[in-house]
Amino acid sequence: MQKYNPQKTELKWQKFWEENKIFSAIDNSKKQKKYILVEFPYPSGAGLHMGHLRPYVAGDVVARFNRMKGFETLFPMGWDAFGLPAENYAIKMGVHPSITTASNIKNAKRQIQSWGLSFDWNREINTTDPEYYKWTQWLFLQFYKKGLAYEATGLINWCPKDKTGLANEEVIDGKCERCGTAVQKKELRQWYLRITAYAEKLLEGLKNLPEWPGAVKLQQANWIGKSTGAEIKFGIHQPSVKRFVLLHGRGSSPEESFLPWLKNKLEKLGYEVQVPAMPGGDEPSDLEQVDFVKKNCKLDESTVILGHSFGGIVALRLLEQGIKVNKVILASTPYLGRFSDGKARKSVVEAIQRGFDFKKIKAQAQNFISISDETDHVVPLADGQSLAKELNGLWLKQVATKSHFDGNEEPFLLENCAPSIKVFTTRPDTIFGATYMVVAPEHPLIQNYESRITNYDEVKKYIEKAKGKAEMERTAEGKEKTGVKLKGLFAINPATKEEVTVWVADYVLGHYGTGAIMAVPAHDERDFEFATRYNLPIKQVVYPVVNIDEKNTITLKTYEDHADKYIQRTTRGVDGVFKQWVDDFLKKIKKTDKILELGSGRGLDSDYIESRGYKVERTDAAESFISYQKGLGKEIKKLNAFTDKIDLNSYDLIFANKVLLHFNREQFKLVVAKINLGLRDNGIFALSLMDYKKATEHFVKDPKMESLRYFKFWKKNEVEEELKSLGFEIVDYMEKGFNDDGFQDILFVFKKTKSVAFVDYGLVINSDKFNGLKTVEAIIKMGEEFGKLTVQYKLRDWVFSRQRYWGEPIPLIHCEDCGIVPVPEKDLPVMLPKVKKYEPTGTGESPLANIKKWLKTTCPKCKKTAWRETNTMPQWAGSSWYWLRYADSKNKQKFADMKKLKYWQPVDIYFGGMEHTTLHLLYSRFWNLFLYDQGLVSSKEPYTKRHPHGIILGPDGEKMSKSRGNVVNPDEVVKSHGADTLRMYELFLGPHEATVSWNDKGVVGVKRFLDRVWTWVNEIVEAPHQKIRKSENRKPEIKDTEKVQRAMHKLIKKITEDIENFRFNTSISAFMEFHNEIKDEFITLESITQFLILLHPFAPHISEELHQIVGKSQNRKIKSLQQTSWPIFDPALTVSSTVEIVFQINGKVKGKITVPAGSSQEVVQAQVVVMEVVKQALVGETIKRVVFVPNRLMNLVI
RNA sequence: GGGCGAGUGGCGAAAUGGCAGACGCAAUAGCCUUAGGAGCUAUCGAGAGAAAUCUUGUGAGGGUUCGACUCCCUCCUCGCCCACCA
Repeated sequence: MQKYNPQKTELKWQKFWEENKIFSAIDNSKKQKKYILVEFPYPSGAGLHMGHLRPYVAGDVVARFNRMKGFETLFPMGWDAFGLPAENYAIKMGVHPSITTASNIKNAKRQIQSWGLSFDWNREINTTDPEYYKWTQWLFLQFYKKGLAYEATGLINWCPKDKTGLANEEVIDGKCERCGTAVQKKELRQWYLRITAYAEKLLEGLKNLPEWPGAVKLQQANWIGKSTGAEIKFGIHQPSVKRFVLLHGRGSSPEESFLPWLKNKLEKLGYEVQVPAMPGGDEPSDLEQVDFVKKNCKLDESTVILGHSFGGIVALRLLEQGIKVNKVILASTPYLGRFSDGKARKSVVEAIQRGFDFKKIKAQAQNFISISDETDHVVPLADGQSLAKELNGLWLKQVATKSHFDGNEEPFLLENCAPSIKVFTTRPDTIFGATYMVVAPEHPLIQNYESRITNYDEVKKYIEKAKGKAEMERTAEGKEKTGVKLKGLFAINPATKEEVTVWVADYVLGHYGTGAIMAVPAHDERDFEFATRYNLPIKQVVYPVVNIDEKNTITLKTYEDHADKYIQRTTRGVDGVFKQWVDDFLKKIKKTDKILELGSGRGLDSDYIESRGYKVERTDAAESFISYQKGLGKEIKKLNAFTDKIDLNSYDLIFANKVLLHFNREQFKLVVAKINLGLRDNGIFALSLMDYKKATEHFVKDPKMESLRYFKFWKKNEVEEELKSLGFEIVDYMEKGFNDDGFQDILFVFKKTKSVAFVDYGLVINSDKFNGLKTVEAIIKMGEEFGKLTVQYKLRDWVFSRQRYWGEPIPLIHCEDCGIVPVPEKDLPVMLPKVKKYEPTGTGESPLANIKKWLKTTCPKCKKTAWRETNTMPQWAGSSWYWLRYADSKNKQKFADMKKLKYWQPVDIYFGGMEHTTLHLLYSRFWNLFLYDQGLVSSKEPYTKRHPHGIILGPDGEKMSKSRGNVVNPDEVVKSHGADTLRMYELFLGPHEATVSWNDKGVVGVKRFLDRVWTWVNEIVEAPHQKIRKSENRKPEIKDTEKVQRAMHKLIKKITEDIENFRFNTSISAFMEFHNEIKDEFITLESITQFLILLHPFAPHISEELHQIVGKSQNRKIKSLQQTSWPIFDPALTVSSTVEIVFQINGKVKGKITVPAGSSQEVVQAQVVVMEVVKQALVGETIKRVVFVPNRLMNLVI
């Protein structure tokens, strides 16, 4: 027998597989396909590590298994080779990244091959290969052409060390994901991919991925962060404007186009609105109309005139005649006398030809706005522009709802009459409580209203400071909210019509929602904190009611279901224990104090307190709160009704009686919150509670008390914590012994330390006609009334440019005349130029900007000199479509052929790390969905099944890192024990998805197992020529023993099912168990072969070698085990012929008997009852019940 | 603060309603050996006992069940992800 030499055999078989092309997948094969994918690595200088090994080995087991199951199996590999390390190395050493990349790839490939992974290297790809990135660029252009790639200047995450912009997803805890440097905000011109356009599709698509782990789907859903609510506009208060005069156009009337709508809107905002029905019909005279308006309308310096079309001419005439107004808005007003549709309009031309005294007109109003419709079929844009110029006013272009601003609703005109701040809220039901507004520092409003904001310098300073803060600082936990009031600026709450102040504060984020909020301090924790700090008004508009939750269901359901079972509490007198602690407690309060008892109508406690000379008021003396008969929701309602009528602030002490502790957590919170909302700041109240621990025992004996199970039994620390969260602090605490009933009474004295916002659902109050609505209903009703219901996503657009060298150049050209022009397909790829210096400029420009020769090009459209885009793509670009390329990696005409895509797509199983959930996995779904919409790929979702893996920690249980010195190098394990041992031990460590730590000592266990298998097989094969063997039984046999047969089928079943369920760790155990069990049995060489087939996916080399040894002994021609087929098990043989049956008495194990498998209950019972232990136990008892589980157990209940 | 997941020997872990600790590591004893970082045999949760055996035991408490590591409720601890998202 030769010694097992893994290093030698492994090299031999790796060579064999390669030479015989064992792993090549055939496109469009007749066989059914399986596409097994593992995330391709970044080939770093350090080589591949354990983190790579884990998914790769798992993928390899599954791939080899599927090949043997007869599937055409695609298991490809490639290199995600763009990225910073190669570039940083280039900066340091001056070596071109492509050189380092190539040598790193060579090394990584050597490693992978040494692990015996069955990748199809014919399909190898490399993202930095121009043949590959040509298509990355081409795909980018598809996004660009559909308007999903756009350029914008914005505040982006900037890593000062890597000197590049980062995507939102690349910022972890305010630090650069790659280098850990604190991320800054920087204003830069960037390319974005409009992933937000796919937010809903990406979210919806998750529903069609039943084979994805719930955690992954949930994380993506949370990242997309859909929330429903309403967009509501808060008008900006215009102190100098009181009324509007709306002048209709030629041939129109106050009842036409947008006028009725606008009138209504403005009146709702509290303005006076006049819409004169001017005479003249289709051929009006401007002068006649001016006279009419003068006579019928009030015009003064607090009036704004909006003139639509011809009405604009009338407006100007009014001013010309000396009428002073606040502001004039002209919408689609003709001026030049020629019309877009070429039609003649006599009266209009006549009026214009009279000319205007613009000098005089300008003096009559402070502001002029001229608004043009970009789609106007009557008045050309030039008219509006010229008017604005003559009037020295503002010219605004907009697409009207209907051409010539003739729509029934023209929001843009409204916005100019009454400018507003748009907010997004999930709680429109609390709008009556919106007592101020906050805009983010980035909000454009601030700049737009520079002239109105009287403390602009202060505001500006605050904004600068906020910008300078790293994201980390700005969002740091426990950080106090700061802000500055925008003095001189007020907004109008559309519900209350009240003026509210407007603030700028960095607790409002510029990039979420509309960048502005309505602040409802009474019902939002953040607003509450801010309002408290700056002394802003707090108005309660939600009433805490017990039985309404988010889903509008009644919390007390279970409770009420069992209400009829509730027992009446027995009357009992004031016991000694109670007396004692009340006496103790009363020493602390004065006889003159006002005391209120909430809760018990029976008044046990208050009776006693009164008897000691105190005056106690009761909630309701006539009716008992502790009547459990009718359900408990009632009591809370009663309690709330009572506390509504009285001023809780006027009491010095409030007892909230025992009844409170019967409620579950939510109800308890609400009751206390209710008290809290009314309590004065330094009030005290006492809460007497019972600990039911002992009481339960008492009740257990009495079946009538069963319903107590539904009570919440409070513990002291629970109450303490609960009250703390509601803003109370324990002042005193008294606990007494158990009373006769087994109850323990506890007295708590709390002091209110702070008020808190009530953020839960309830009933609407203080909100006019909405009062009494459930908040869930009010959200819809009030959202529709004051704004419109909308959806918001947390997901932000993907910053898709990097200011670095080593990435795919963005294939666009900037031309002075033609703007941005895509590089024509025939000119792709845009190759990365050779440079001398890779150093990023640090100014936000890519190093490519310094290469003048490359930069300068000609415009593909007009052939004039133009400049290339200098930004490169992020590392995620290449991996966003790579699995598609594997299907057709050598295609020169297309990124992939549709027929091949149809055959291979989608990926059946995708192995990878959890850390890519919101990065690569989301990005690539986005690309795939987009390409699907373009008809470029065949499958809507790219991956049918995703299987994430846990990380491998070092032997010390810490994350492997060079600095900790706990890195286990897989190559060294290969060197010392061989790849098969490495693979099997890695799988053996624990469940694939669990975090495990590598134990250096444990490896030998697997090595020993493989050694034993080696010896076992060799001894049997060589037995006829060998004298000394481990066991006399070790020789080739004609027939397996029954034990072997059954063990073999059990093993086939176990291994097959384990691979299908990714439970590799228990597979390894099963092999060991099998070997331990049958190593000294008679076994045939056929069975040994079968064992080797099963072992093959896990330990491919040793299994091939032993298979060859067995084959040679039989003079069989050997082939690779990959070409054999996976065995099928006989279910009948997977169980042993005899089984041990455990017998129990009342669930306690008394012993076991051995019976033939499948024995009936009668047979087993007959044997069990005669057992000595059973006989003894049965003396004087009868068997009440027999539980029999075939082949397993018998339980006698006596 | 929110979400998700996990707690089982000295260690990695198995068992997902039916004998808790399979399998492996470490440890202990013995055999073999010039030797052992090789191999083989046996023991190996804790407590009691010479032993058979008994008791107890899966983070804590409670519940459901003939029977609970497993299901339900409450809590504690740890890990991961997100985090001023209106």
